[in-house]
Amino acid sequence: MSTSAERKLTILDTALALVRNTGFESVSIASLANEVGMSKSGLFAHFNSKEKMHLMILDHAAEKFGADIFGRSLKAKRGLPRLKLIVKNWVNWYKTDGGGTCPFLAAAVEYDSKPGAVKSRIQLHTNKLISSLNYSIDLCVEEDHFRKSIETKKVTFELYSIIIGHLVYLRTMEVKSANKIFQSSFNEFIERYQI
Amino acid sequence: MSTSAERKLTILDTALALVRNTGFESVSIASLANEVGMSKSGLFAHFNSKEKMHLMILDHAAEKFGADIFGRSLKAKRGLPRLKLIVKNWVNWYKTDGGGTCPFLAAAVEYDSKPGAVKSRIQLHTNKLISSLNYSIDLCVEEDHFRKSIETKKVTFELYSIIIGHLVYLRTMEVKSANKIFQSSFNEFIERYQI
DNA sequence: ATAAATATAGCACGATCGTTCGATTTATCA
DNA sequence: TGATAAATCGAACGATCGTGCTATATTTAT
Repeated sequence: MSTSAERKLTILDTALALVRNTGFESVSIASLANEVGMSKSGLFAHFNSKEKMHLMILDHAAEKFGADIFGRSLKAKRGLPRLKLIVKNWVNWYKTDGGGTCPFLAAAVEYDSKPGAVKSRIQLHTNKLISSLNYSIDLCVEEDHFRKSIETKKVTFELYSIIIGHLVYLRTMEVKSANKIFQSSFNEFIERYQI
Repeated sequence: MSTSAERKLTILDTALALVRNTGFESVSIASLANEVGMSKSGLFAHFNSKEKMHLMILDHAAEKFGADIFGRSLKAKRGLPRLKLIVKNWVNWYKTDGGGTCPFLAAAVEYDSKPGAVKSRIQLHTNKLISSLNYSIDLCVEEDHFRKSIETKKVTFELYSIIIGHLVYLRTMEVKSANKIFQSSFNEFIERYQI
């Protein structure tokens, strides 16, 4: 890899870590430059605008998130085993690499009322995320792990909801009980649709 | 009411509208002063610090949210009818008064990684919110609308999750399908625990 | 090795922010 | 009415922000 691409990767990795630990909007060009250890204008030259920087951070986050949660799940067998691994990886993401929020939930909330290119990109990635989850549930049906009669879109919604509900609970109450409630809910979720 | 208290109420109402339309952190003393139509320093004198302002906005939001969602639900009969009205009021909140996000989800996400008095207050109000929802579900059991065997804490988690999941879906995809999926999910949720 | 291209730094700008302070208007009450 | 208190304002401060410009390293290609 060229030096330039390496540098950009370093910047984006640092940016993602910063997003996960301080939220999306608080990653300024100044603060990111400081974190990476270079000058404001030097870093600025990599992106040419704050908006383009945010777009690239989002794309990078999506790539890493996809690889860590869905990519790493491929070693499990199609259907329910893989779905379980996806959820495990997802929940784990809040703890690995110094922990931190789900960057897409943070971005979605922070940019909720700010239409523009960034918000569109967030919607795009969130939709892709939900689609990936939906596909994993489709596979559960295909592999005869889930009943054929289920509406997978609604089942996807339920799973996605308890995943982000879990995140909110984690930040709001004792970690142990948040985890316990989520695990119990997730188990019942599976039982509900299992053959 | 004294003139002073009226003024403060106007300020807090404006602030809440601003929060719902632009998010929590983007409500600056300068922007709020401009919105209310007074000078920066004039408004500042009401709070003496940005942190105290944010705390008062949070308390005001909690009061209004509680009254609009839970207060207004008291006209329905205890148990399931009331729970249904609560959810209806909650979903409606995203549309009334110019719409906008749930201020507590916004605040929770934005302050996720900023420990301090504001984050503590957010946790307090979120916990109260969840407790209120939990109590409404307890009433469903008490009135023999829900089965006695359910763990109401987990059921509360599931309901809270699809409510905020609905909000994310609303911002991410077509409003119509987001509403449809949520309604279908909510109906199944009730059927699942109903006697 | 030298020329061209790229990456980075330093500096300055206008904007916005939270906060302070002193002056001034407005409300309260003896 | 006149004195006291409270509310509001205008101006200024230091910080931080995004961005542009010019100069200097550093890498790449000939």
